[in-house]
Amino acid sequence: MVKQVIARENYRPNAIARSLSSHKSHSIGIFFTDHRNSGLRHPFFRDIIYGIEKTLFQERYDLILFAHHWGDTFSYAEKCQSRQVDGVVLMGTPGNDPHLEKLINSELPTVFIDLELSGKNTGYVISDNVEGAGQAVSYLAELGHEQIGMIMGQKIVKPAQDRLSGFKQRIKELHLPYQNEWIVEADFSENGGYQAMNRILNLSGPYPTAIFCQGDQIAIGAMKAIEERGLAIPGDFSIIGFDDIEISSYVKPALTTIHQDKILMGEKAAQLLLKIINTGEQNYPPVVLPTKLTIRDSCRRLS
Amino acid sequence: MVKQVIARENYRPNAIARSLSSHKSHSIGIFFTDHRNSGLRHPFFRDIIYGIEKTLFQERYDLILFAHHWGDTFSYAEKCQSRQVDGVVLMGTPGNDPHLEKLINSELPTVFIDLELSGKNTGYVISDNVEGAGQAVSYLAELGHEQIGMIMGQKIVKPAQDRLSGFKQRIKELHLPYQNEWIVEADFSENGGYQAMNRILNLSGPYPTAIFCQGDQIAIGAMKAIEERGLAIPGDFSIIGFDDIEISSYVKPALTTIHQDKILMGEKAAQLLLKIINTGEQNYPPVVLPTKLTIRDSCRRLS
DNA sequence: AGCAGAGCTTAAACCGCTTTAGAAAAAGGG
DNA sequence: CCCTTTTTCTAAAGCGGTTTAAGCTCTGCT
Repeated sequence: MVKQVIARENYRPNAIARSLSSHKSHSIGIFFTDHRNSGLRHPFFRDIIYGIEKTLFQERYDLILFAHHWGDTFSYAEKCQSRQVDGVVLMGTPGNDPHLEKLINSELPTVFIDLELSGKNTGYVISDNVEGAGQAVSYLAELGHEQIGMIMGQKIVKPAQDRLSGFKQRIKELHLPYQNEWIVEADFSENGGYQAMNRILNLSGPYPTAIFCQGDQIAIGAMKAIEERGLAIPGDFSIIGFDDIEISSYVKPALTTIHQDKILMGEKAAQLLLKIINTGEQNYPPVVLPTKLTIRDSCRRLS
Repeated sequence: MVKQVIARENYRPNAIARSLSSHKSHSIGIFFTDHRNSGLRHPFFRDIIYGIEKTLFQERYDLILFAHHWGDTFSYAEKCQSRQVDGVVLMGTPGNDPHLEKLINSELPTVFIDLELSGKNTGYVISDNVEGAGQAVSYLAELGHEQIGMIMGQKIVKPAQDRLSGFKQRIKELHLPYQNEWIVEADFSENGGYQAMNRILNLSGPYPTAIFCQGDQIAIGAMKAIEERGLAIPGDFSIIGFDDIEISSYVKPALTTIHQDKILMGEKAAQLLLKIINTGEQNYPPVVLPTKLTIRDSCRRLS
């Protein structure tokens, strides 16, 4: 009877008050530590967040983007507790972040992306970067390339490590020559790729005929460096990237790359988080997603 | 004395409890009604949101992305009241959205983007679309073009209307011929531009030599249609876009376009919102940002 | 008919902080 | 030195819900 009156008066419960007493907010937090540079514009993270957004919005969860700064004394966990989010997904954070420990030790449902961390109520999703790098090498080998170079991302992050080991491994399996100076490190950006490629171009010895770039942004920067020298792609260099970000298909020549299903990663992350929230289990197997070779125009067959 | 103990124990106030009693949350809400399609990936909105993010994070505000669905009975205002956000910015919403009224009638500090709405504690930021369209026409005219066509976005949205009137106005000022069938409507997407351009190409009469596209996505779609017919840009058609989204500079030929400073729009929106929140004034003049002609390779001089 | 147990309402306690009120202490004035 | 005014500190009263506890009515059973 009381309830009926309430229903008529089209009453809207106050989410804040509800959170305070129930300790649930029906909202989930997102940390991604790239605000300073590109924030939501980051070509990789923005797709992932879209996947998260899509999935979580279907379940009527609101998303909280936390204003996280580097020097902050508040840890991730504290921020989350403060706003009482039901769960959190974290990406773009280096594994050595000191704040991470509190998070994995807390009960708070947490999903990491591209970060192999485990703890209570914690899971992670990542692409099969080892196999992905292998696909790149194999494809290049099929095209007849034997001298394959690589521009890495920062070695600190897990995907860069995995792509490196996948690369080495496949090179060995195929009995291709492995040349140390053909492997250079950069950061995951156009400028990083540009500079790294120039370092390769300044090498005295023979050039590799193909270059595997650990990220599409790197690849695009590298292409720019190559073109600036008056060299052609794929005429003089075959370039293969990783990620398959939006611009890769617009660039000329269109970039051949190892596709990561970023939106799916976001969806999987959200689903995993929901599962952690709803079931009280302890162990959540990592979800690792397959990559897919996407052939466009930046690699050529050696005759 | 009590305070000192509190400080030592590194105590973290609970934001939820604080919000409940103080009616402030130090968070601001964002609505943008494009989830179904591209969400955070939208090439225009993502830059705006980045600007908002950057500015608001500096002030330690957290951002809440609201899970808004079309059929929702909850209005924007109700969602905001429920989470007790201190303010809200809204974009990508058609002006005829019935939920809008409650928002502008509420006391809630609100900033609209690309939407000329006014009410209590309300402001908006928009680019000077009229002048922007004029810049496009003038540039084309300088290059010797007299037959200028236009692919519009949806007429419902304010920017499309403004760009249309700016276009017409400048055409008239320059005494250029105005041909009705050279103006076609599309939606603001690549596919929209592709289809619209095909409609133009199917015209029997003489073609325009240049086409002003009301959005870069439209322009890119149009370019695709043109190339599919075996025609060249800018050889057969000069194309000029609007927005200057990320891919426009990667596409070949690189797209000449009217640049909108999207990040600045976000920053201005955030600043305006902060101002509304902090000062209790009533009237906030709209902030309208200048556009800038950005010349790249998709327009040629007629000889 | 008497009473234990199940089912429903209704009332009170609580979540953790802000804010208001009220009491106590300090200060000022006659 | 006592009384009033100002300042300071402490205690209580919300904020708007959820949850626990208590109070009642209604069967069912001996």
